[in-house]
Amino acid sequence: MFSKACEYGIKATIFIAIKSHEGLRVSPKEIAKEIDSPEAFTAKILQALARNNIVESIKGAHGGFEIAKHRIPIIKLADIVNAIDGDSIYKGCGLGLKSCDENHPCPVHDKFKEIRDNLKMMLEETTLEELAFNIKSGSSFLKV
Amino acid sequence: MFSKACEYGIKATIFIAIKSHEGLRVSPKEIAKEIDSPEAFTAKILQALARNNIVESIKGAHGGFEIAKHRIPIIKLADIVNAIDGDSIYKGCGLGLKSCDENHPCPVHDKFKEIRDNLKMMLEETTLEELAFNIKSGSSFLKV
DNA sequence: AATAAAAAGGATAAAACTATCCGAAATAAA
DNA sequence: TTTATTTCGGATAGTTTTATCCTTTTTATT
Repeated sequence: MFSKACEYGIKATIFIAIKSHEGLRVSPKEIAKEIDSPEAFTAKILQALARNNIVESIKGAHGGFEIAKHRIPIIKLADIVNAIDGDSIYKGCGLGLKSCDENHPCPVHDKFKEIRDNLKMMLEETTLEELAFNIKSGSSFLKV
Repeated sequence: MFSKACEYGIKATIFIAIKSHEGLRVSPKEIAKEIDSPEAFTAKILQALARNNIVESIKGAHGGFEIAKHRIPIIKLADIVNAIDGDSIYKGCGLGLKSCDENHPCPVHDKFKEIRDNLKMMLEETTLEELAFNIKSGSSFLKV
């Protein structure tokens, strides 16, 4: 459903949110260890997240990644997915047709429309806060 | 959402169904032209569809691909997707965790469950006949 | 039996995605 | 100002997906 990069990106962002909530910055190394991902690749993804203003990167000694507390409830799952995989997952035709729409639908257009719309809604409604809170409360997990 | 191979596979199967309904066999060349896909790659996908008993391949002169008429209403979109992409699209964790389930959910598990279940239902309920009929009736399209 | 048509399948190439490495730039602290 | 730390960004590999080419096998027709 999502690219590997996007999966890592989501997990990384959740972890950064949890740590930021505790007032801590984290390094790519810590993140990769926590979410069980390749470190250098994760660092690249963090760059993309920073460029897209999902996370903040602080260079130099005592630097790292963080998310301003007040932004945690504002950031949506859709923002993360969009930053890494773009919007093709809930735009774009199920059969890859360039010009598929209501007026010129592909054979699966109507069938997919509902699913895509639901997916879009879910991604746009789910906040980073929810995701991070479920981890903190122990009702969900980032690893294994 | 689906791989390119799977998109081609769905389109190809629909086209073969339409032609088979008219009592005609089609070649990879015709199929690729109709669905606007690379010919040789499409031929590989047709092999996979044939191995999975989605379509029938007839070798030799006057050979080609066809689907027995009585099977057109029986074949489900899920069968085609499964033959090419497997079932990872509606199994497997949204974040790629090996051991994600009800008892050990990832942060997006519940959010994704509904979407995946809907997708699964849709794929399992949609028949090849429906898809092909919408094309024939001019209410949907395979190209552009 | 010979020929031609057509799919099968192996080998290979191109592109995209995933992953790694290393020097450059930025920054805090000594 | 020097040093240590840490992200940034370019270069490069490895892997998977997408795509092409060519030979072999199968089968109908002559």
